Amino acid sequence: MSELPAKKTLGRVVKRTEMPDLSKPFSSVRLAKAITSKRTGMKLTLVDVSQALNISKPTLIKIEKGDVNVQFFNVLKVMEYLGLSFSLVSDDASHHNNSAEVSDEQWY
Amino acid sequence: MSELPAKKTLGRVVKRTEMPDLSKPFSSVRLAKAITSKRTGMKLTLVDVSQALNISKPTLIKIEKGDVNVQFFNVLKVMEYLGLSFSLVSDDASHHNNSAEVSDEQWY
DNA sequence: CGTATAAGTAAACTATGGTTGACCTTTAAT
DNA sequence: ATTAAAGGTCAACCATAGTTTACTTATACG
Repeated sequence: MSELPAKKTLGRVVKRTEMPDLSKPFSSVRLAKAITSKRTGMKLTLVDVSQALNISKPTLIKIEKGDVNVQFFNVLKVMEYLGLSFSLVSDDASHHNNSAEVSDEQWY
Repeated sequence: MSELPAKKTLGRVVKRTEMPDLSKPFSSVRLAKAITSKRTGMKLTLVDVSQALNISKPTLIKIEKGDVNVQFFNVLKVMEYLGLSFSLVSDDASHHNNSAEVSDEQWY
């Protein structure tokens, strides 16, 4: 047999990124970092994931940047695909005031 | 002190709904139920919340029905206002296959 | 019952998120 | 230094989520 022109042979080069501390309070940026970490850990490129889920690369990038102006549906699709999920937490001290919340980190 | 003419007097009539089991796996419907439960528990109407957050009533209703075709931003705004939040969970057994997941419940 | 308020739905319009395709930058391997 | 593939951005267009307004349906309570 002739030498396969090497389908592209070389293992992909997907730079691993570190998983954020999932025990810290939720923020869209932390979610974004977790998504990127999972994706790169699985050696998948942005195009791999966007094609698998039928979403565009720009949209995936928005999600991985923590942009919250995206469809909830798309966030959930990506999370499920990469093996990430939510758990619901209820702050039983319902203080819906205007002051700073318990954690003053930004989620938006 | 005189009796307050009762600004509209009657306590509002907001039917309480039950809080779902937050320990069960995430699904948009479970989130929706948690949101409705928190809102009614705080005796807030759909209009109260939609006005406070500058989102329309139809959109809030979509969220409280578990419709995932809404902006992630709007979901987060509602959750924060009502004292609900996410925590991130990573299924460390990254099996992104096509078969049924660990839980075959629908999140969409 | 009749009334008042909350919940939910529908239609037309507007705003904006998503897509496509091109393009540029960055990274890593040879 | 080249090259190849990944990451990232941009603009124009398209699809659809969101809004507004109005109407209908439910649920309390006098």
